[in-house]
Amino acid sequence: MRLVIAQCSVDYAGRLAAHLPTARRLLIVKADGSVLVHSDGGSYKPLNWMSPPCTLREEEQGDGYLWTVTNKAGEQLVITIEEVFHDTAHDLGIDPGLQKDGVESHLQELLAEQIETLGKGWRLIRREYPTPIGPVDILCRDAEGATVAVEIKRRGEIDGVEQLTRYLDLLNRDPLLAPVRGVFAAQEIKPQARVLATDRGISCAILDYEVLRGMDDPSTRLF
Amino acid sequence: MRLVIAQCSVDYAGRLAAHLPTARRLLIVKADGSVLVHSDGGSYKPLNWMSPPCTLREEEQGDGYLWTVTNKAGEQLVITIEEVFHDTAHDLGIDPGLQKDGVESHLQELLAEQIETLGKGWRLIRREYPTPIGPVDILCRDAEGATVAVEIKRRGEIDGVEQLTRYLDLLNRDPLLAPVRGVFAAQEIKPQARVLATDRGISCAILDYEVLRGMDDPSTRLF
DNA sequence: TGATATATCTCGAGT
DNA sequence: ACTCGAGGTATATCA
Repeated sequence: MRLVIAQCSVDYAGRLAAHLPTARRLLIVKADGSVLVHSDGGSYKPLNWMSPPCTLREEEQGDGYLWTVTNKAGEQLVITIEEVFHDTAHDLGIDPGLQKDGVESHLQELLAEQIETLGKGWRLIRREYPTPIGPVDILCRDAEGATVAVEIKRRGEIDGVEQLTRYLDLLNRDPLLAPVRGVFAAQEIKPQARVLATDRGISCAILDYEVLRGMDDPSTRLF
Repeated sequence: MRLVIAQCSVDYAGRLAAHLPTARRLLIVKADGSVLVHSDGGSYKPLNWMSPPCTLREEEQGDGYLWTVTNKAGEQLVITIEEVFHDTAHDLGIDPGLQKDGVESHLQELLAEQIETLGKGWRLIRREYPTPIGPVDILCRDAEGATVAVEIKRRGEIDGVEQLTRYLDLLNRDPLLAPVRGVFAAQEIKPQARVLATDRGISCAILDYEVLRGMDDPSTRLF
């Protein structure tokens, strides 16, 4: 990894065109040839960048340098460097990578394993039940044998209710499944989403991730 | 901006939990206190980070250091540093910011100017036709004089079909306009969106930005 | 490889 | 402050 602090201007031409007027910035060149241009603020997103795979061509231009980064699609990032204040290279090796815990897929796995969280005597039909407009998170049967479609979100907003409504419309056309009712399950459900769900006869369930995980086998936990 | 190359492990606890085993990495501390953890590969997204506003507390721990970055919501990024290989600070000043060109609103302007792209004899009523639930991108009449509502997206996904459906429901209550049919126009339409649109009697149109722009470019006109 | 859903999405505009 | 929509979205998963 190479770190350069330089006075530079940047132009990107690819899926769109973008220009950065001259200023002092951090340029990162990673081992795979990718380049990031960072300012001293904003968030984690660089001002401009080129994703790998790509190649960096470096040439002198006047008192400074011209960097041209090109990828396979022909997109170009052109960095005009007027002055270099810092330039170091470091060998980092390969990163072991990130372990995450608490995302939506975990909620879905845990709830599928413990479907009776939603009601006593409920049984799982399957996770990711396929339909032409996308998979239903969980399809199951309640104690009376009626079909239930469950939509799971980390944060329950209005989009999720719309999504579940579409699935219900579709599933209810299948005589083998109909009538199908819906459950909207999330760690947190926004008031607007709850109102819309209730209005459409969809019930809401709040999921407690800690409780679901606590009931799960500790040996399968990430940490 | 401070650049540190260090052997470190990282833990994030906030909206989710994440852990990075020990490895040699780049740590960036920006002027606003935000911290980025980058490896020597991947893409522009850091392995882990804390967005501003946040505060960094630095303390010695054994032979190394313990960094604790905390934001207002109580989320924490904890970096355990075993060994520091590089540590420099640089004054960058304020960045003038990015200028973008060639984005999506052009698509609407171009299609409105060339509404016959959708069908011979079609005439524009107006762009951004106002309704109580937001403006319809384009309202026009086909060769037979029937009203058509057009929703334009760069990437046609299911949300866009939902949006157009809401407009159609509303517009069809207006006796001066009804019956109104819908056209879903995008540079690219996802299969699921196409299925839903077709199911609702909405037709789909693929827009070619280059062709639309080419037709509009005075230099390429015949007269 | 292509399609799809998620994201600690980020970022900006408008209300 | 909040919502809504777009993004050079990126990223992972699954067919």
